[in-house]
Amino acid sequence: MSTARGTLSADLIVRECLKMLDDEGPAALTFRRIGKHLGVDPTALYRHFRNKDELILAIADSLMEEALDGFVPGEDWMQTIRELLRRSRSVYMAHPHAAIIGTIRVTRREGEMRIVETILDALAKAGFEPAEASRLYRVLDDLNLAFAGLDAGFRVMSAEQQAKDVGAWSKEYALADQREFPRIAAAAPYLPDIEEDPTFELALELMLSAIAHRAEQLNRR
Amino acid sequence: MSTARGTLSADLIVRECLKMLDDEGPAALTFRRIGKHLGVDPTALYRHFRNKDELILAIADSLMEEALDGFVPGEDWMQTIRELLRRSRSVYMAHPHAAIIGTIRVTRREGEMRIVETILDALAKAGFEPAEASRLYRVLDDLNLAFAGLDAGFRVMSAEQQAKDVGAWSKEYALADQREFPRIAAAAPYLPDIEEDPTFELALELMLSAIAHRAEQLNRR
DNA sequence: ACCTGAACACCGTTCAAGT
DNA sequence: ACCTGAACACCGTTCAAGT
Repeated sequence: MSTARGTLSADLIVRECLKMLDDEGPAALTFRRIGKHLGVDPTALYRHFRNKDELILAIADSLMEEALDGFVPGEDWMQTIRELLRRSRSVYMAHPHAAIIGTIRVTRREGEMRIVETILDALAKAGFEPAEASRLYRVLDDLNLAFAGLDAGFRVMSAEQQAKDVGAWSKEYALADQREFPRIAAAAPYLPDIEEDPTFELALELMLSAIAHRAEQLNRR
Repeated sequence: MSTARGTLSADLIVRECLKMLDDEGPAALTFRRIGKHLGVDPTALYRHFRNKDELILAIADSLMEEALDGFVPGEDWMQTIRELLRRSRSVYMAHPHAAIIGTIRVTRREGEMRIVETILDALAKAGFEPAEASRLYRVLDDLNLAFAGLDAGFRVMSAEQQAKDVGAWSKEYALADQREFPRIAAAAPYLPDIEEDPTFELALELMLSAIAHRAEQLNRR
């Protein structure tokens, strides 16, 4: 990748950073390496981002934009929330290194704002007042970001772990002292390394059913 | 803090690192600064931790040990889970910088193992088989770590934000374009900066009620 | 207006040497 | 056995200078 004068832009930088993160992991994300990748002096990046944190926030928000791309909320509020969270999740899982870096951050940029708006709208349609909707939004958004961050971490770690020693992960649980950790020993076969998706789906459905239950009680009054 | 020959230990290092994180934030956690704080050459730390990652994992696990300290699970499985998650949460919130650094990590050390065991045991008492219990454990553990990481992030960020500009946070939501983000505008007064606790409690109760509902169905069969 | 290059004040980690 | 000190290969960021 080489860049002629005037071709550098915030969008281009973010896009290439995402590629670098995917290919080389978080260690690749230094101004010097990004500069080399773009065929540009490292300090040229400062024209587009005040500092590295700003760059990371921009990368994080670009993931949210990607999750929203082409999404049209439907009539069914549960389905809207479910699909939005699934979309976010799959973008994060596709860019686990970026997810780890950006997930915990509140970007307060366009992408995040649009997601907040969409969830709040779905909750309003479920019959919740703004105050209650705000609290439920926080629950859902935290659940979403949270699982993304954790599962991305598991994904990255298990990838590295697997490269070194296949199965080491579950082995460690299996080898847990039977007397000290009897429940872990019994559950060892079911505590697998990479089965994050069913856990997320279960958490999502549990949460949605609890919220739907609350909405019913509310609308009955 | 100065250290004579032979007084350095993994425990002591972890304890002092936690203090440094609390007082000075994550930027303080460099071998050079830790060494200075302990009155010891930075490279002396390598005798106790293979690298910085090992040190971070040890700090993360020490938080879990602290959360478990003195905890005795009772008969009521819901109450056991509730209290364990609240304990973890309050330790994380007391050390938000450490929580941010360590939360996403699976330490696979003593503290973590004991927490896994306790939750699995509570779920077994609720009547779940090991396979189902494992999945529910993952949901609960993720929920716990997840909220801790996020809320610690909010806490740290809002502290810094407040130092700069009190109220900037909620203002930004309030200033959101009414036409583009009508739901956010309506919810602005209810999207406050530091009210993480009610959100966590709500998430916890929603999840526990959904799990209890599942247990009832199961035990009825 | 946009990019460069040198410079500053840092990092983690290794390894031979000291006590 | 435990700690030190120099060295290596990096960092983010600033700022004056170039085109």
